[in-house]
Amino acid sequence: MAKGSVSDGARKPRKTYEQIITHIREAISSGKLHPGDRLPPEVDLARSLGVSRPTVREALKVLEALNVLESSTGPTGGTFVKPLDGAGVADYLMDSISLLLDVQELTLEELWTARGAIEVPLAGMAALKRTEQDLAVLRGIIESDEYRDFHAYFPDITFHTTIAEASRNRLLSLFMLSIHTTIKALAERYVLPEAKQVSQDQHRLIYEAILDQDEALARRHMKEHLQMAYEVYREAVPKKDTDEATKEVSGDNA
Amino acid sequence: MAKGSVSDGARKPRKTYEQIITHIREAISSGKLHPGDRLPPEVDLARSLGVSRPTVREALKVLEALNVLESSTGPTGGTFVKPLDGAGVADYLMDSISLLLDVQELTLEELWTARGAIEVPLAGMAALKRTEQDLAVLRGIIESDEYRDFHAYFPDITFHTTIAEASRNRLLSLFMLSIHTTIKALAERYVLPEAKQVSQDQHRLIYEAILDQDEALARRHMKEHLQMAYEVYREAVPKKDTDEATKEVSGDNA
DNA sequence: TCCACCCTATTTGTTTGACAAATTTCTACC
DNA sequence: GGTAGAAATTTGTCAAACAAATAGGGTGGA
Repeated sequence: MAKGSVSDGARKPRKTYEQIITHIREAISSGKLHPGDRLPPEVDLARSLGVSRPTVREALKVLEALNVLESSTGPTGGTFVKPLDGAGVADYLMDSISLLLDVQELTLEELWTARGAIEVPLAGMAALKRTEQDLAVLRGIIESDEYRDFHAYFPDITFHTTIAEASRNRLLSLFMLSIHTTIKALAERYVLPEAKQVSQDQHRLIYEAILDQDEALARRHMKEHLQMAYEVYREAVPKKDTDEATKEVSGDNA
Repeated sequence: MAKGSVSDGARKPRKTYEQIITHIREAISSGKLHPGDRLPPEVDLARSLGVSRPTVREALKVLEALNVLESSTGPTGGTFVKPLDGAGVADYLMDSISLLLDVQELTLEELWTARGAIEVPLAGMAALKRTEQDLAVLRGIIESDEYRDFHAYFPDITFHTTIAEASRNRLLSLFMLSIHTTIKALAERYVLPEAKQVSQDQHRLIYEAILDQDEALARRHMKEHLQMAYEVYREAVPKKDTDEATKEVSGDNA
């Protein structure tokens, strides 16, 4: 029958498009599909799986949203397996965290506490594992004059990201990045506080601790840096009332 | 009028189904849609948005995959806004972490280091914030005799989850849960080591520290507990060869 | 009265076939 | 040889229907 290659095995996902999703995921996990590989055109895929194109598309769109696939039009286009580098995961996490904040399933305090729990050890690990190249990058950031020009967030986020990379822990880096990006989005939504110079000084302290491979000192300075930053942000971001959802938003819902 | 309500505003998402996705997301973020709310049937949605049903469905399937919506068939069925409690995020994270491990974009060592970085502070916070009820639950777990009966993982995961909840930080709890679930899946895939009794003893030590509200001690015992567990797992889980992907999987891919 | 069964209504799930839009490649013309 | 336009390829969107699942109501029987 050649078709119906999806319907073998697992019975858990009853719906066709879910079967296709797991089919493709397994193909990637098991190495049958590698990052960068191009999938057959939707029409061919549908035919070879014995299903219709809309059904295939539902599966593809889901995997696209999950940052597993990527598609574009044209002869050179098609659907490709995305390199799985965790950046997509961080994006998703960032979206989710923002949403949780919006819906009050998360408080600013929890967010900042989590940031501290992750970034303080990260700084310590970076102090132990940093390479000469990491140091060079950090030095470049600290000595950059962008601290004044821009939102004061470009150097900050790259500084912290570089430390995360220097720690050589990609999972904590991912967590850190998603939290940091969320905070950055918040900072942009409300006014961004002027803490540039202070931030720059503190960055220098952290850098020097990492330079000296002084784990404890790196942790302490990072901790102080974050506490200071939290103070600033807590005042800038307005407290959400328990229900301010009653604001007019040109509602058409009926 | 009734149609085209999607096409206003932002130009970033050019594709129709993406516009619908952000449309619904914004409706949730802004409070126009609450968890538990039921969306109109797909046909009505399509008509009121001025698009076709397959397009609407692509958007809905994506939001379903993102754990934002949920749908079922039948008269009482339909598409509903999911209560946004972070459990879905943890699920997604768990999947992603597993995938990253499979593709060697993450090592076991990184995973366990991250676990330590998160759970050690978590234990400390729990020691400070625990309530009488938290203590009661923990006590129940420790004194349970399931440590011998089952996989030895049921009590473990509930114990750690309870501590996470006692810390009152939902973001770190979410991270912790996703890591823990990933490790549990690994443990089930390979044989699960027999470390039950030791685990139970260590749990008791952690519990007592939390009981006494001794933050430092709680952290230390958690740290030791995790280090011990890591030793066991590192030996149980085989190191992945750089390519063992060449195993036959009844491949039909042409 | 009560219960089991079927029948119907509602909603998502899936199929078919077509056309539109985007994008690259090929080709003809200058 | 270069450039503009036509053709080919692939995803994006549309339309109308049928299939499957599920809940509720109605009917018949005990």
